[in-house]
Order: sequence, then structure tokens, then C-alpha cells
Amino acid sequence: MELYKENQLKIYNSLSKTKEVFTPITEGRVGMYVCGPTVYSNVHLGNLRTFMSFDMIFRYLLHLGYKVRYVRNITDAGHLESDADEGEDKIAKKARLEEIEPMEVVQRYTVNFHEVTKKYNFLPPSIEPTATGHIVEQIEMIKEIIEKGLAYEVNGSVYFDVLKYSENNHYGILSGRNIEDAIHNTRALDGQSEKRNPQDFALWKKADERHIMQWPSPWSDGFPGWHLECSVMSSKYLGEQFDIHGGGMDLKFPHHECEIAQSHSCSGVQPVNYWLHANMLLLNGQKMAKSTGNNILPEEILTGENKILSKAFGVGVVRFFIMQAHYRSILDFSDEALLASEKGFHKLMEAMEVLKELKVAKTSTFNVTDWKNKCYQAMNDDFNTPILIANLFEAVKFINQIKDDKASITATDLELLQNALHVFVFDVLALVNDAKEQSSDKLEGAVELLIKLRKEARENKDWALSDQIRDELADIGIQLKDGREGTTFSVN
RNA sequence: GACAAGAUGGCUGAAAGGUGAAGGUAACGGACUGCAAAUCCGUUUUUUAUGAGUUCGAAUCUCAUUCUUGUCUCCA
Repeated sequence: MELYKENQLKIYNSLSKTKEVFTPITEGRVGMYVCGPTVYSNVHLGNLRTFMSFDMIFRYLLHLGYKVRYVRNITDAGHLESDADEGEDKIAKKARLEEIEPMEVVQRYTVNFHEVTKKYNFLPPSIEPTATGHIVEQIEMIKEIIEKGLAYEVNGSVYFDVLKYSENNHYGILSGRNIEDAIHNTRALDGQSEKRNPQDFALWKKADERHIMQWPSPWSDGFPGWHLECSVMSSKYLGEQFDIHGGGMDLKFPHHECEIAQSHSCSGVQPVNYWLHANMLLLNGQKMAKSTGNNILPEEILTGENKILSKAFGVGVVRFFIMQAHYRSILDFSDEALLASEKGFHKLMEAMEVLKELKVAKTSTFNVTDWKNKCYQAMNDDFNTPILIANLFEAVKFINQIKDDKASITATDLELLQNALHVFVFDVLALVNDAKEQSSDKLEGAVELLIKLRKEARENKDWALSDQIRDELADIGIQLKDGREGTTFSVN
């Protein structure tokens, strides 16, 4: 029997602002759309946190036995710069500055994005569509919205008529914004804009001659508005109504609000059942953003090449650090916090190694079944990974106690424990034991030899030599650990 | 100015009315050890930004104040 049948998953829905029992439209199947990166620069750690949160959610849904179609787009066109109506396409602007082709920029940063997600042990999405690959569909959707009377053309550009839409629909349903108030406050000032109303947003923008990225359309040679691509691609691959739509908190308004308006205009139904928003990662108390320069790149953490870091950190440490906070909470990034996570992460990984060689007994002094249920309860409660991790450390303590003969476990329980830990640590949280990967048979042989030499030195009470071996190994990141059964080592 | 989220111990971060406020990290003491580290045991904030209120009972609900973050708008 599939696990989802015995686990009642609850998800916090941004639309209703409450935790709701998750019931997919089609039993056993989940359609999930997540707003992907805009590929005009390298993804920073803040971007990565959002995608990592949804990677974890994707993984847990898969673990529960759902067949998931996970669509995460690549925005490679149409992202209007800032909030300025006369803004140019972000991709095109970067291209002009660097004097290269727009698609070259797109290619470079798409490759970078894929490299980073691979390094950080992300599962690839089922479909990764691009905006430029769906210009035809976007034009079709604009036509449809115009036909419904909810968009209008001015000088070759097409705008969504928010006022008209809100006559019969609730614009602001997701973000909690009140459109009447907004219009009231801004009615006095009109002028240079060609829009009927300041709240209207572009579906199609006419491009000027210097604008490199442009496509023909019935209205002008131009490019699509940013919000349109997600409406088009989600409905194309997941249908007019689908289960989960995710993205960063900062996309709630206007992006997701506009998306709902566009999709709803065409289909007449609410496009998404569960809206999920991952919270921001803060650096120096500020949102990380490429536009302000307040950011750190995922690659820089792995090499330590950033002024706020005291050293390099592994992929597993970063994932662990991020998973220690709930995805809906703001998370503060700092060197100190990462150092603390590293210690905890190594402790967990050590226990995973110890787990492989535990001796079994006739009785268990720990209720493994109860413990496992607690882990599932944590995940079923809106993917509460911090609680899950707290539970994992309960198991770590137990494992170490067994090693010290202060606790015992039966063969059946041991298997249960091993399987459950493997699922949560490696399948769901997708932690990577970096240290273990750095180690090799040859290294192991060499260190074992040094351990043997040190043992002889200690037997001869040659403390100087034994400490030299220990300390110099420690300097290069190999830690010796003297236990009752002899000396073992770990690579940090 | 509007809307939204939040303010928890040295750091990080859970817990959404019910006895001792999770977990990681840090610090201190003990066991172990030649000494450390690792591991195990114990201790550390009488307390949840501040001030009121509701309640038999609040970190959790209400109000006010201060501050932080995000988004929008306006101005430039």
C-alpha cells in the first residue's frame, strides 16, 4: 500500500492562510509548478533556498508514493525590469551591457543553474520549460483574454484590465490587497503611462528597434509580460486546475496575483488548489538579491571564497543548515550559524556510520516504531523539517548509547531504524556525506598505518610522537578518535 | 502611506492555550582518557521585544507601543 494512504499530509495554503489536509485532484498523482530562476545572472543562496525547499517537498511527495509531475520553468525572456512600465527586458539589458547575444546570457546562466542544483543534490524536475519556447502559446492566451474583454491594446502593447476583471472577480485574493483602495490612492495622478489604470499590467510589450529580444505578434514586434509565462506553462503541462503552485514569498505580489487573474480569465476556475510560499533567506539582516549586491553564491560556500565566510563548507552542511529552519520562516545566514550546523551535521553523519555496525541484542531499550511515527508526523505537518531533525538526533543519541553498551536494540528494530534513517536523511532531506566522499581506500590505508604507529608509540609512552601524529592529522582535517575498541578516524 | 509576516536563551531555531519552552551549537562540571578530541551523564537563560487585557491556565488569543523583514504605492 502506498504510504500516502496512511499518512495525512497537511499543507499551509497561502490562499486560505491555514493548514489544510492535502487532497490531490487525481488520487495518487500530484501536479506541482514552481517558479524557477530568471537566468540573467548566477543563482544566489537565497534563490537556492526556495528551490531546495521545493526539492525537499518534491522528494517527500515521491517518498509517500505519489506520482508527481514537477514543472519548474526557466525565465529566459519577458521579465520586465523593476516596476517601471517602460522597462526593458532584463535579459536584453544584460546582453547589451556585456555585448553578447541574449541567448548567450541565457545559456550561460542556465548552465550555471543546472550545475549548482546538481552539486547541491537536487532532483531534476519532470519538465523544465522555458518562456522563449512558449511564445506562441503566450500569444494565444493574450488573444483569449482580449476576447473575454479583460485586456486592451495600446500602441502595440497589451495590458490586462484589472478594474474590469475585479468587477466579477477578486483581484487580491492571494495577497490580501484591496484593489479599490489602491485605485483610490492613485487616481489623482495620471499622465505618462499608456495604461488605463496604474494597476494594469502588461501582457505584451512593444519593443523598440534597439530591443534585441523580440517576436512578431498581432499587435507588434515585442515580448511577453513576465507574469504570462507561468500561466501558460502551468496550464499547458498541468491543466487548468492543478494541485500545488510554489515560489518565493516575494513573488506573491504581483506575480502570483497576476497569474491567478490571467489563468482565471481564460478558464473561469481557480487555477491552483494549494499555494506554497517559501520564505526569504537573510544576509546581514537583508533579503538577498542580485539587484542590490547583497548576496552570496552557492559555489562560494563550497570554496570559502567570500568575505563573510571563515572557511569552506560542504553541500551536506548547507542543506542541513537550510533544513534546520522551517521553509515558511525567515532564515538568517551567517558564518557562525553555518559553523554550528557543521558540527551537528558531522555528528549526524558519524551516527549514520556507527549505525552500520551496531551489535544486536534480545531487547530494545528504545521504541523505534514510535520514533519513526514521530518523524512522519513532523513531515506530515507542513513539512516540518526542524522537528524531523530534532527527532533524528534522538536516534543519534540512542545509536551512540548502543555503541557504548548503555542501550540495546533487537535485529528487527535495527533494520527498521536503518531503513527509516536512510529514508529521512538521504532520500527526503537529501543530505550528502561530503567527508565520506573525500575519503578513499588509499587514504584509509595510509591513516590506518599512522594509527598503528601511534598505537605503538602510546604503548611505549612516547606521547610526543603519538600527539604529533594526532595533531598533524587534525591539521589536515583528519580527526582520530580513541574508543574502547581502538582508534577510528573521520575526515572533516 | 497600505498590505503581509515576524520579534523566543551567547548563536541558530522549533513549539500556535495546559504540568519542567524541542533540537543543533556554545559554556561549565562529571565519567572515560597519558593529555586532548569524540562519546555518555548532568548543569546553564525562573523565561518567550515592552506594557496592558481575556482565561482556572498564554510564547501561543486581543489591544497598544517599539523594532525587523518582505511586497506595493507615492515622492525623488
